[in-house]
Amino acid sequence: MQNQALYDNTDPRSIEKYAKKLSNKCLSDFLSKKGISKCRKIDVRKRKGGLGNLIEEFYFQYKINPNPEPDFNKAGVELKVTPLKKLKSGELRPKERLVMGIIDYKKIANEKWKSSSFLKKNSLILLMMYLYAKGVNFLDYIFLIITLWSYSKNDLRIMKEDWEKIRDKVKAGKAEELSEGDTLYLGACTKGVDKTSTREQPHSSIRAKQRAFSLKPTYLRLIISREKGEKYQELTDFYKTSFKFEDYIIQKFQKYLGLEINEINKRLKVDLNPKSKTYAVEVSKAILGVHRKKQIAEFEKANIVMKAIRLKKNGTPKEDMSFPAFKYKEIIHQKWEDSEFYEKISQKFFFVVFQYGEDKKLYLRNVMFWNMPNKDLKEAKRVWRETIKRIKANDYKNLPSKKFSDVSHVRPHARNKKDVYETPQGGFETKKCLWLNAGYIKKIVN
DNA sequence: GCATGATCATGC
DNA sequence: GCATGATCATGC
Repeated sequence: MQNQALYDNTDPRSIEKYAKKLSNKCLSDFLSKKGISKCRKIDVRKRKGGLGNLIEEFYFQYKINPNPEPDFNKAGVELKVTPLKKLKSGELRPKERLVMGIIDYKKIANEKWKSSSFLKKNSLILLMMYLYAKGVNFLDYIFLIITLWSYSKNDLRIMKEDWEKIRDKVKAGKAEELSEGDTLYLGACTKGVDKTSTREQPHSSIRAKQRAFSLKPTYLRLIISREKGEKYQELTDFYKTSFKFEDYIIQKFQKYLGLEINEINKRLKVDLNPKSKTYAVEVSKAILGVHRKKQIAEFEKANIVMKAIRLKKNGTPKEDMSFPAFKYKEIIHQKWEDSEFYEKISQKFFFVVFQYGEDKKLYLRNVMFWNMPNKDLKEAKRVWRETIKRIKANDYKNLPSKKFSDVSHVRPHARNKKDVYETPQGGFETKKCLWLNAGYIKKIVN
């Protein structure tokens, strides 16, 4: 079926070698004039995964099959064509999550991880990442990263946990409750022609949203920057235990609950500087055995953000929670789902909660993982919308305050008053951002 | 004690 | 030099 003259379809390395001939090139470099005009007529907007299909058909020259087997069956290699974007800094980032195939609810309910159809299809991936650019024809996208990818043993441990969590929900007849926030590396993202696509599930009469396995952009990001590994530190001790990931983390903090922060520092013998502005975060990392300057690899891949919260005696956080400043000229054109604020607040949080005691010293109170519930995301969206409305109305004195919402508000976030961004009206305003209200955080952590 | 305005510290 | 996370200051 596959073209033997081009590559050996039983050998992953041979397939990869042939694929790499597309490095820094685009598909139209390899097509005949006739082929190009044929492809140009295809409307990719109507054909999701269009470029991937064309790569299969015209570059690897085999017929597409939606089989449960990998694309290059004899070599066990699955082809994935996925976009990158370039940041203003020049850094490359995944543009979107990597979708790995529809979850068959009826099938997965009776599967085991080791023999799962997911593993069978996706153990070895030929990742072909191209640079997306607006207005560029998809035949002219340049491929920048082409690599064979298989998961590390440690990653598979966490993916197994994710996969089982998804399966168990389906088994319990609750496929309609699946959510991407449930899991760490392997997500169950909605998938279909529109958001209303549903399918049957085995142990319930309720039709559930159609979903597919996916890898988060943050996970893919680490594939891209493999060479920068020294920035990250894996929680190596976790893999020697049989804990679930979140349970392991929570359990690590257990024996320090109620202790004063300097006492924790002393017991850990890490000698952290109590005057540092990031002292609480550093101590929290030290509890997990992570160096203060390193990032927790698993948190990065799973897109979990650790926040150290200091509560006052009465249980209210000392501070509201800030997010990156928005640009007045950009926010007014953004969609909620693409906005930076949405991206940040829809992450999974790991709260390490400290509280001041009567003696004014700081004590470790509690830790918790948390995802913002949908109804609060909706409320945050309301604030975000109102912000845009008032920017458009040139009404910078009345951006949404705490009176407007219990969840979120707008406030300055700048180096000083002169630190400004241009407005759509051509003026300048002090940089501002959306904040989560301390009162809202209080409700969550208590 | 809170809301709002203003600014600091750190890392890249 | 700037973005980002974190914190301080003021007035009611």
